[in-house]
Amino acid sequence: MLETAIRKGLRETGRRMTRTRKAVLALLERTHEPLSASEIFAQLQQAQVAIDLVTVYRTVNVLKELGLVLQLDLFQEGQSRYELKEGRKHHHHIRCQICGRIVDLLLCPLKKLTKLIEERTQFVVDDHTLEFTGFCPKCQ
Amino acid sequence: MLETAIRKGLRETGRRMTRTRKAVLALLERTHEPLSASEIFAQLQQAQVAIDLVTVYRTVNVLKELGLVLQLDLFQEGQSRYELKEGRKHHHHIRCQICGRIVDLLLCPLKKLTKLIEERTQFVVDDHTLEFTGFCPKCQ
DNA sequence: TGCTATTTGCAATAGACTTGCAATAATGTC
DNA sequence: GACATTATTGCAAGTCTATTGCAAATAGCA
Ligand SMILES: [Mn+2]
Ligand SMILES: [Mn+2]
Ligand SMILES: [Zn+2]
Ligand SMILES: [Zn+2]
Repeated sequence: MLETAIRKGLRETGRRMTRTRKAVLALLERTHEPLSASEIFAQLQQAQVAIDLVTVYRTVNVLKELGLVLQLDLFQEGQSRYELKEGRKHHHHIRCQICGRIVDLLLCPLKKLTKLIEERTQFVVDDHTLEFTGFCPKCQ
Repeated sequence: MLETAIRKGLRETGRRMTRTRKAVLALLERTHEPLSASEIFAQLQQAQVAIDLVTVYRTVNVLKELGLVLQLDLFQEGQSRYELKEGRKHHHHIRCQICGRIVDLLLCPLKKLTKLIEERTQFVVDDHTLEFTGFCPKCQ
């Protein structure tokens, strides 16, 4: 269970499990799209959870530091999104330019490309981002 | 020549060729890395070109609308970068996490992947971003 | 239950980018 | 080249996302 995993991470870094951290984690756990800070804030308000937007920002940053959440910056959205890492493997996304829906792409074509790039550029490749935009079935 | 191409685009949209637009274009033309607005501003100041940062923003937006410049948002940089499209073909980038150097990757592995994604998701794919980070030869 | 360090909410601040508006400058015409 | 028209510029102010300072609240533990 996730809450057990996070309790461990929090404990080990001298942090505490709080009402708001539980709420943010639970929301990310039941949501299947990456959420922005303001979306997390709005959703929790609707769920009658009292939380400040500042606390949302601080919470996702802590979860990121613990390696439980990853931050993604989709093309020209102007705000970061966050999704649970727990139990999901490396993947990418496509976002509908009309309605904003974001769908997971459970593939990554970059394992072999990395070697080619390292040869050509003499860089050591550390990470990559790959995001698509387009039109979802409903918005075509 | 680039200035001829842009004069045409400007004319056709009821716009004018100005001292500042010339300066921004010339800078982008002689620079081989994508530049942020504040970098364009700083470089032009050093080159004794009087220009306001607001004008830089407006200028890159106009050039983007004319299809002469493309905007890219590298991972967690917090600001957009702009590079000339003219004469360069579709490509991607790798940025050094230490010194910030950005190198063109003259490849794109996504022509065939697009079809696969469209089949799997029923989206129509329109565009994609792909950026790498790592460590350049000097910073390893 | 009480102690103490961490976390929270509120207000203020930072940084990228945009907008309103009067002054300035580019283009077409005489 | 001078003039009239209209786009563009610079400055100030505003927007939006995200961060920071600090006193009050609360989690973890004895
Ligand atoms: Mn995802
Ligand atoms: Mn490039
Ligand atoms: Zn990948
Ligand atoms: Zn590509």
